[in-house]
Amino acid sequence: MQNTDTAFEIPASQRPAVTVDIVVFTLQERELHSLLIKRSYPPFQERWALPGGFVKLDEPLDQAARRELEEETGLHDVYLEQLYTFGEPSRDPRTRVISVAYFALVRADQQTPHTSNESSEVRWFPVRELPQPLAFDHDQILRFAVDRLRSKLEYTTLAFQLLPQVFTLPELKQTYEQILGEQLDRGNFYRKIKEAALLEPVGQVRESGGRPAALYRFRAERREGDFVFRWREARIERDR
Amino acid sequence: MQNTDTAFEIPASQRPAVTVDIVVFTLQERELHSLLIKRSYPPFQERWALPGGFVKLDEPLDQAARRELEEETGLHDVYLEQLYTFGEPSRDPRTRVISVAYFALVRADQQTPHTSNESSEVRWFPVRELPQPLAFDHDQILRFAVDRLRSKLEYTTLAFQLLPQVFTLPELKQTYEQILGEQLDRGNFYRKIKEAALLEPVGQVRESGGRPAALYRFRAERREGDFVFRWREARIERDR
DNA sequence: TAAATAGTGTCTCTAAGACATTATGTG
DNA sequence: CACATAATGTCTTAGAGACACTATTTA
Repeated sequence: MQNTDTAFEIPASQRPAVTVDIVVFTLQERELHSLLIKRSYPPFQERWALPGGFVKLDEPLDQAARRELEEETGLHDVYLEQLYTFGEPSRDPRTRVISVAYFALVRADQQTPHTSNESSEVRWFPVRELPQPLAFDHDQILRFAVDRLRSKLEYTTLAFQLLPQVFTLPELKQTYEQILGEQLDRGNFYRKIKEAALLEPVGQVRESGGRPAALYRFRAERREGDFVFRWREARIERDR
Repeated sequence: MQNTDTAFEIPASQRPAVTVDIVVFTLQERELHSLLIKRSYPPFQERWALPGGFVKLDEPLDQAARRELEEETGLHDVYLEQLYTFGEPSRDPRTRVISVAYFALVRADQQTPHTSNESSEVRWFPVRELPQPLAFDHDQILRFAVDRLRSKLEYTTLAFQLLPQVFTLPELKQTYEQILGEQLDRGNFYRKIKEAALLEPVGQVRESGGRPAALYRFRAERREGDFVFRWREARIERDR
């Protein structure tokens, strides 16, 4: 319940500010990368931070995330999902700021991010070698996002959002391995993928030094987020 | 990134309000119940709603949830977990309100909720027979919470939070069945529970019309949230 | 001893994991 | 042919599910 009208007499100056922050993932040179922005202004001037910004008064949260992402980096049409809301009173030294964090997935082959006037630099960083510390509590948010991505990879088709339209099975396997940070058995992986009947052969082949790999694309009707493909047993998510 | 200082020139009156809403679950007469409050004031006067209220300026979100829950219903020391943040601009007719939703679990044998001056009535409703529609978008939030509870039940020990300290295997099984809304096989369920070594016998027995059931308690060191007990295969969560 | 509920045992089948084998390209 | 990488096949084993059987109480 929210709330008696008396609660609305709280002066607006007493209201916390609300932002969205977006953790954007992509694959680059077969490694998981995340997009960061170098802050041009204090606080945390010259520190790397997640793209994000203030939610407008009559704007849905996910729309705010998309808008901020496009304004600050030029990226658009990404896969977007709400992650968690961070609200420690001290997370922003200026005033109380509550941040609704999102994570996004993009195919790196498709778009190149650009800088804006709020950021002197925009760059993809390998998740394994992030500049640290980031501004605000963005280290924590990023860790949270990586955990979530890893976890959802095991029972959804999220990985598809990181690959180009057409790809090979070895590439798919490598995507999983990169994100999970562990080696997978080729035979078992292929078997599982084929049993799920997610793929459609694209009658072509791409060379790679040895025997060429067959090309596939994901079946259109299965690209939606609600289809669940459980690719293996283990499933442990650490919340918080 | 949040943000250039210019963003802080946004007048405070342009800031959305931030609330927390809490979906509280309990078991009563072996059925899953949720706690609702009858609103005393407009909007949605006389409608049932989730407990909740405004976040104070220097108060962590989960603390706000605990405070509001105690103020409005008297419940305290509950298991609490953040659920999702709802921010559709139209969800509150008065002004923009962004609500961070939580779900809470309580043992019904322990505490009885009471009314406050903001609510004319506080009541447990069986989740299967909720009064509808609820105030605001609380129907949606509640459905979301039920889905999440169901989903997490299958790979965590959340069910423990709903049971008294000491309980029987049939009671535990019934808890799972109630929440999942499906019948489970006794033999397989017991086997799985025992293999997980979560339980400690309490050398006693409780009659129930037939053969008495043995009493157990959960092992102390495993009550923390981070221990994962995967009690069965299926694991499908619909996000959103 | 019948009814009711609690608790254990067993069989089958699926699927995950480990690993061997075959296939198809290049120099 | 040697080498590299792609793709398939096979064996074992753990565990989920179905279901039968045994145990212990009350009426």
